[in-house]
Amino acid sequence: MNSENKNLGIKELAILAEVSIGTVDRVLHNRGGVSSETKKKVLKIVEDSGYKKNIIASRLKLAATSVIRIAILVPETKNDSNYWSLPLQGVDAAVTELSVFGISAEYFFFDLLHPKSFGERIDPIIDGNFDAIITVPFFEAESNRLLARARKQDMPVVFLDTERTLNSKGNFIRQNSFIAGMVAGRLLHGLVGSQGIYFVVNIVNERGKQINNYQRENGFRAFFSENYKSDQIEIHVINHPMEGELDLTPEIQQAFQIAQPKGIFVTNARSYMLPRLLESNNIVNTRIIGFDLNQKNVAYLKSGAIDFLINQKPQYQGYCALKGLYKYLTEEEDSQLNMDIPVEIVVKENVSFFEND
Amino acid sequence: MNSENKNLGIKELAILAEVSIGTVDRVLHNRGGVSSETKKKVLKIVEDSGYKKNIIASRLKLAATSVIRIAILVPETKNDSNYWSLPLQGVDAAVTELSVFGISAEYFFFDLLHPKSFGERIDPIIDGNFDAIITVPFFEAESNRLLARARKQDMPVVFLDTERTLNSKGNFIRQNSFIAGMVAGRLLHGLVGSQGIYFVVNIVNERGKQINNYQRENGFRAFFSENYKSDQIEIHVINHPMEGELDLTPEIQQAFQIAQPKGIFVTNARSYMLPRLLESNNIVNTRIIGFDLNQKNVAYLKSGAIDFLINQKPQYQGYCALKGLYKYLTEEEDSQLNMDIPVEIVVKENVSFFEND
DNA sequence: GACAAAACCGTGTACGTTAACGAATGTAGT
DNA sequence: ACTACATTCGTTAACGTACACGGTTTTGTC
Repeated sequence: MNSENKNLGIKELAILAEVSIGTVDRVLHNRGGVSSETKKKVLKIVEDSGYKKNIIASRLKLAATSVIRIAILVPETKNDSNYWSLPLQGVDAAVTELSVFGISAEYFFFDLLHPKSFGERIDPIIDGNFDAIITVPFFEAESNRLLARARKQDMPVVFLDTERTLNSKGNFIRQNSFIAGMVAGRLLHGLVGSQGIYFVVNIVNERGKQINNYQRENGFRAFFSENYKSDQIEIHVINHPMEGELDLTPEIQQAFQIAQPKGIFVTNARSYMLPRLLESNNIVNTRIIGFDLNQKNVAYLKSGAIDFLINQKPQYQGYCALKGLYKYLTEEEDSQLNMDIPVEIVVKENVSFFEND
Repeated sequence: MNSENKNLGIKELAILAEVSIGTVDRVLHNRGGVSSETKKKVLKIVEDSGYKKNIIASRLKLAATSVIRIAILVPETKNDSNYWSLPLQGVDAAVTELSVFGISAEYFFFDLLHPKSFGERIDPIIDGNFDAIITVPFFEAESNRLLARARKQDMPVVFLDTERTLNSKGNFIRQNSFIAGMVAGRLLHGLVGSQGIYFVVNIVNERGKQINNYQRENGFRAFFSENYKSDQIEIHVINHPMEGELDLTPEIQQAFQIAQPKGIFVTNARSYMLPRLLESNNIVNTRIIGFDLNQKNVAYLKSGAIDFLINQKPQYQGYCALKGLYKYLTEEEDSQLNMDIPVEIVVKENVSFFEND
């Protein structure tokens, strides 16, 4: 509590400790070459004075010689409207913002359908001597391998989009899918009521359901069992392949044909497939909630065919990951390496605010 | 398009233009003392090279000698849970984040009920030679006076919370209240339906309705006339004093007593007054939507007595205002002095994400 | 054409941090 | 006592920008 208000620098510290600037610097950076006696003396002054390094000056000096390099490993995208181009946009925005501070990103891609393609990127990244890695934990074994290798080199890893328990602690910046499911439950129940029938629709590729699909469904069910258990709400699950025809069981066919209001929860970004599908099967009186603000979803939201969308803010995830890593690497501050992205509720009237973030 | 990728500095510019660093600097800052010929030559190099000043180095140099000072003029708050302490929290956060860049804030307060108290702060602020002002445009005449005085001194002014047409152009960081009203309309109609009856409740102080109350009500009505005009939806307006008893006209009494679902839209932060009021009048089957995440509102949201809250993100407004001003004052970049704060929809399940922003 | 004043422009220093370099002292081995 | 080497620490030069200072050239005046 001596003089914490005045922002003093290394020079002042040096004077107080009666040593040179170089010695203070060696202590602050643990560069060695300082007797334990002087080290202790300097550390005491550092503590007492509440010294905080001036990152401006620090980055000015460092950016010139050593740029922070971050490896980004994400699913490859065929076109720019693909979901996976969005976190990249956020990363790019952060890189632009911070480039003067000396930071850069390099991109690596893998194939969502082939874990091996992810595994093959691990070596180049680790050998590339990057300062940190941003990726996505889709494949358990491969994610564990990446994490283990990165730990050995002291490279922090930030995982986006999905949380997954791994062998050692990773950092996650993603939306809580269970809560997102609960929110979907509340919104849909508000529209459909306890008399309605509910459908959870998983539109998945050949690798089947992902963690997010499961957790969103669990959250959705949890909402009903916590709030409307006694109402005996009927919930059907439909697993629909991404390509090809919908194979409706007779039971589900029947459920769809009743007159009561029907609530449909699509557990990923493909809710835009529903309106046409419902129409061609003459299914009416339906409400739909889905994820993500892709063009088709937004178009249906605006036309009224989709009622709610939940935004995962993929750009923001990429942006936060890069900024968080920067903060960690320059200030040892890890509080921004783990984030719960808000479950953002989007309707026709407020969609314009979110379309570009 | 020559070499826009390489971030080159004044020294390189000087070499290219075959002048000294000092001359380039004089050109860049319009400090005079340069012949129009060399000025032109330097400017050409500056343009071609896509030079961008290194703010890091710039602020390092400047922060030592001249700190940017910003005046904040907001309603006085009796306690910390008051709404008006929230933008201040955001300003504080931004000041902490940027203090190393050389920025500081000084606070001035006025009384929400007395325009004169606002007017009396104008002189001290203008005479204080601040670099910019952040305030709130509650009083038209006084806001115009402040803006006119500030313009003369080239002080930018950012207004928070409310948009208002003034004699000259000001900067606004606030939520679009009309759209917020439309969103409220959609959410409430989803719960209540076209068979229901709607109430717009303005809980106001002795100065009566504010701009935001009007615009939210207009937006609410617009939602229904755009989407459900033919349904002939019934909308009652209740103007309730902040203190004292609710004076329900017989007509409204009657509307409240019918069995149909009733939707209540509270146009400001005091929706927490409704649940008790409804209960003591034996009014049932109601849905409520209001604004702001104050403690009481959040408690009712969690208990289920309030269905939706709309977040204006007051902290974020303050944060953005300060950061936007910083960017403007250091980089002449005014794109962040005007912002449409997203209309954020909050329910019980996702309220935890927003409670502290 | 001499001289002062004005116009123009290069040099140098500082901001706080970083790290290379080398000076000074100590220790060990012959 | 000499060299060889390790330990500890001070000095100094950057990073890119900002600006004061003072030096050089041009212009104006009689």
